[in-house]
Amino acid sequence: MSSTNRASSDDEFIVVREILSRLGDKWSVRVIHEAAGEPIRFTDLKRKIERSTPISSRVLTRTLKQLERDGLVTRRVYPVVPPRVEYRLTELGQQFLHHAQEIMGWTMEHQTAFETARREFEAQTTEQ
Amino acid sequence: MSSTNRASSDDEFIVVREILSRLGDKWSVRVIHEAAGEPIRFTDLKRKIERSTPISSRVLTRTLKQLERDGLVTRRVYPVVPPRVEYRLTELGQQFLHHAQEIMGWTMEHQTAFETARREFEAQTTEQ
DNA sequence: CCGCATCCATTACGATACTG
DNA sequence: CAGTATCGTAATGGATGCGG
Repeated sequence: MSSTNRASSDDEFIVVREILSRLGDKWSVRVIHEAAGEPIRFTDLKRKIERSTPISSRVLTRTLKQLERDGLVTRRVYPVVPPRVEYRLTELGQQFLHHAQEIMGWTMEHQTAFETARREFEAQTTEQ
Repeated sequence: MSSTNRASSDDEFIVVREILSRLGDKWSVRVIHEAAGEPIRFTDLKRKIERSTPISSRVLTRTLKQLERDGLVTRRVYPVVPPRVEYRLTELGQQFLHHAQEIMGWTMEHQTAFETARREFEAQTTEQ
């Protein structure tokens, strides 16, 4: 099983889990979705997201930094006044988005199943 | 078919995100993986997981409760002494596992790309 | 055997105010 | 415009001990 001289089979999973975590956190997928296509500026990105939910610049910044760190988006600074910073998806980011959309599609297909499961669970744990 | 509670397109995404969160949390995928196939008892599950990493019963219990609530695993109690409780994947859980494995596969394929991206990011943010 | 109760550490999220 | 600094709250993960 855990055969080769690859440190430990656990170490490999650290990066994997950290990438998977992007699927589960509140903003990453949304940001990646909005950053697909044309490069987009920070404030435009913020405004786009805020068409449905408020996001503080602190949180958006942090999310973008993580995505940049993981190689899913690139950040390009133009040395002009006022500042101009553009974010865009990398190839890796686009593939990630693709996978994310697949699972989201599956989840949405089975949404009623999830909701039913939850109601049943509540019913069971509530009864005396 | 209560199409009336479709309030905003955001509401739909709450359940979606909660399911996606299972991909990102520390234990869900692992538990689901170990629960695939034969039904498995609580302590056996714990021991299996602990072949690689310690997990407290509190955390395992909480993870299982969530998965049960979302309809990904079922919990069956046998009224015997000592207690016997078996967990097993539902159809939904198996599909979930399938999707999870796909993304994990993709992530592992590009693992070196992620690691490289991180090193470059560090290098950039470190330089004066 | 299968948990739950308690307590603690760490991290995510968020509102607000302020700068190059 | 594109962030950082500061503060506070909530959720998650974990160690340990008890109980049917």
